[in-house]
Amino acid sequence: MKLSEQQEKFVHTWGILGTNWGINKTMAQIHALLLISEKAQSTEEMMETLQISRGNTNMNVRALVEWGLVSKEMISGDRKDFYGAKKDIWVIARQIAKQRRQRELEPVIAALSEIKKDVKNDPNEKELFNRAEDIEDFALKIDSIMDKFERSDEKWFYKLLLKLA
Amino acid sequence: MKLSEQQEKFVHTWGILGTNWGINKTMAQIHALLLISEKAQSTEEMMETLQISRGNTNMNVRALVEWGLVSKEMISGDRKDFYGAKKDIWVIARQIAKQRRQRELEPVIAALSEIKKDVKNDPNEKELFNRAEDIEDFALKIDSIMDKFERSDEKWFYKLLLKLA
DNA sequence: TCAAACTTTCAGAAATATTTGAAAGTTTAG
DNA sequence: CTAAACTTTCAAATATTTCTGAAAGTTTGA
Repeated sequence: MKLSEQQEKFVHTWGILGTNWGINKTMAQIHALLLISEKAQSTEEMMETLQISRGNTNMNVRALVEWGLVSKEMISGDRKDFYGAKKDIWVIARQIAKQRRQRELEPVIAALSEIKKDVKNDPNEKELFNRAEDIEDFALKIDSIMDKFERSDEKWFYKLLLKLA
Repeated sequence: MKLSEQQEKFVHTWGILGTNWGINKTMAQIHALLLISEKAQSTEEMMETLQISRGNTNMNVRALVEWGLVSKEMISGDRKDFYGAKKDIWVIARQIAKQRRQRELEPVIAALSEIKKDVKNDPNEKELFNRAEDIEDFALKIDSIMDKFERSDEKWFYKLLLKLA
């Protein structure tokens, strides 16, 4: 797929922003490409469009599938695998929230809980205990909010916005 | 400052978690160290405790100060600069939210707004326009929530949690 | 069963990000 | 003013992450 100037810009911008977010550039760009493609794309097409290697394409498409942001689609009469992005922003946001909660938040909670247990009764570790407890409490609250968000729908979110107003 | 085994673990864990979050290891470790230190620390002390170079220490302390997570403190009778972390988790969370909004969310909104403008009337760019619009709308909602959070206090957050329940 | 079509893997190469440490810059006490 | 004490800078070194591409693996249709 030959990209128009604006499409190129979208894909390129997404790559840079992804980098700021700690997501690798290729993964972000493939996602961007699939988001603005009407049809599912084959590895071959993505390699061509983004000028990246087969291995890189494969790895990052797989990561996107693991994150639940992209699905493999079968096109009858073709042996290739095609990939399409989920386009509903609420679905995308919930998937990302779910993955980040699992990968970034829950390990924090687990680590803090263990540290707290170890220093609970040590009077020399008061500061450590307090800090661990504060952060754990906060992390648990965020965890619970994300849990709600993951199970929610768009309406829930709108209601929330109104309540906040 | 010689760290106890548990303190070491906290600092080390924070470094790893920071890395997952796209924050550099040293910055996360210095922050962790200051969080569990009763007293403000000098560059010298931090270098010694964390076994890192002077330049690295200076750069990352400066970054933490920029993020509003650490403050320079003067200790009378000493010419050195001392640094202490803000310890209130709500203050920390609000600072981080503020910085991330500014650095990660607002550039997204700006980029999408510009792309939308460029393709508004181009019938070949329907998919791009729709995607940009959806993402921008969502990003603006998150932006507004973060704005509220930044201005809020702990009670506001508790009320929010209750409303969500 | 076979071979063409396609996907996956992974060691090494390339690109990025982080760290060091010495030199330059700044501040302060005397 | 000057020199010691301290901080900052930044080019080069190191470490980490990402990417390539060829080889190995898998699937499918005839």
